[in-house]
Amino acid sequence: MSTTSWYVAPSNFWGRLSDGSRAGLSAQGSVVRFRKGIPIFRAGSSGDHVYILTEGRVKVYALSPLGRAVILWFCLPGEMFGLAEMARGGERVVYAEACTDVEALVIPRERFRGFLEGDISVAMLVVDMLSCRLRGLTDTVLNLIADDVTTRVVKLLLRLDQRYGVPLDDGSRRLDIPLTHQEMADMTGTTRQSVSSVINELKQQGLLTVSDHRISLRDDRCLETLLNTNAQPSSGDLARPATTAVR
Amino acid sequence: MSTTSWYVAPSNFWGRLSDGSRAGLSAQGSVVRFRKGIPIFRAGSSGDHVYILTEGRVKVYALSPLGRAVILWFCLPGEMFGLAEMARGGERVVYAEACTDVEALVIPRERFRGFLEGDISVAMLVVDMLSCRLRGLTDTVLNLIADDVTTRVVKLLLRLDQRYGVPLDDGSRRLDIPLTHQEMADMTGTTRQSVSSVINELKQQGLLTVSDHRISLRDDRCLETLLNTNAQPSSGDLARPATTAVR
DNA sequence: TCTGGAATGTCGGCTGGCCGACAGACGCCG
DNA sequence: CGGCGTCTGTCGGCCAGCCGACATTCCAGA
Repeated sequence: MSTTSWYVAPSNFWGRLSDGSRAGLSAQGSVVRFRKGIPIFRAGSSGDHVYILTEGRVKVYALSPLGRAVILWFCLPGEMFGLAEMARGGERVVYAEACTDVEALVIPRERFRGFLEGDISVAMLVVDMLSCRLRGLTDTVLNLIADDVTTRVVKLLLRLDQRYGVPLDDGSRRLDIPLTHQEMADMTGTTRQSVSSVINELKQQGLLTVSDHRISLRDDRCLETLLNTNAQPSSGDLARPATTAVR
Repeated sequence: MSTTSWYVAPSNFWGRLSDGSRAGLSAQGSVVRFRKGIPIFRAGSSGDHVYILTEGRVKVYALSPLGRAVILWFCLPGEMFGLAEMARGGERVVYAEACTDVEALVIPRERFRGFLEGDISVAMLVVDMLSCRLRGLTDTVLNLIADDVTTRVVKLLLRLDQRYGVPLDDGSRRLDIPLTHQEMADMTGTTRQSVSSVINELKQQGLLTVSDHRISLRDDRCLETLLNTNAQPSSGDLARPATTAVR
């Protein structure tokens, strides 16, 4: 765990920095290790640090008052987390927890901001990162509101494929992250049982296989075809026009 | 509509710029007017401009394949919209539409980025803006997954109050934005009928009144009290611990 | 090899909230 | 003043998906 990970995350913040910027940033904080399963920060704690993950995987999630978990995303090496409170500080609303042994560069919020002010290239990367994340979360919201459970799970699989998918010899793609049905449920706002049944349906249709808590997708784009098969507006309160009513 | 709006939005990007930055930014784009009801951009169009709203109100929303609308937010004077595609460009996923007559500074994405690179103070404001918006969207996601319809509507009212609420003489607060039940439904991922019934319940409990499509809240924090009254975990698949299982 | 905890498969009952339907009410415009 | 389109209130039927309750499988550790 002492050398830099061989794995390069898709939206790789750390890897896109210049050597100088990377060194400068490193000097702003300190490298901290967390054992698998350890909470890195909690909801309610003060959001006065930002984190750059150098090794391992981190789960970022929230807990509702009723104890329901909502997994927002998994942070990969090279990416940052703890950014949402960067502007104003204030209390965290989410938890971050080490899924594996983790190594992260931890920087006080104010020092990070100060550093950005002096290194425009890094600031621009942060802007890009935030803008991408905004876009992604927007998709999530649409997904939650507009889609039924089956669609949500299928879209989750497709998203996971983009992020964790590796091609296998036989043309299928393996999602290289171990997930329980409960976790998938927490990522899609549904229940373990529902995820179970959707996954099994897909399994029976031969669209995926599971081994060692990892899913492999048949790569024929079969899954995508499931998405657009059931689109037809209903017509009770008839379809609203896109324009705002003049009032 | 030719002078700057008297109204200052809560997270006021434009107003927080220095005079110099403001002038510089103005030179990057051009001021465009849109009549009430006119679409400013559509999903599917290329996201190669960003917008700074100087006058009026803009609705940012998406349409699901089934025609269901999802209103993400209303942009107020001084704020920016069209930022989600700033990093990578690509197609918009959302629509923006003028709720009132609108005046906006329209800047090509690349010129905006170029400007940011030369004016760190503006870049920092953009970072702050994005980070706040990220935080807000995160709340929305939690809201959607964890809360039932009544709670979602109540929380919507509280959010609207923060953003549009003005105190009245009698101690109540008026939400200074005209909304139909349909729009509130589209903001909370529910149906017009459900919003109707929730609003009426609240009305009957004396927690709010409506006139001219605008809602007034009794300011006793009565609404907040509704939120924490029903928190008790269920216990089928018993409450999961916050820690990841060791695997 | 045994044992216990976690993960998974599955089923039936229950219900929140969607859907369709329709009846006022409230403007707005000619 | 009359007519039309939009918005609001309300009801009953219906169903996707939640919930509880097992049984089973699959490790990891002793």
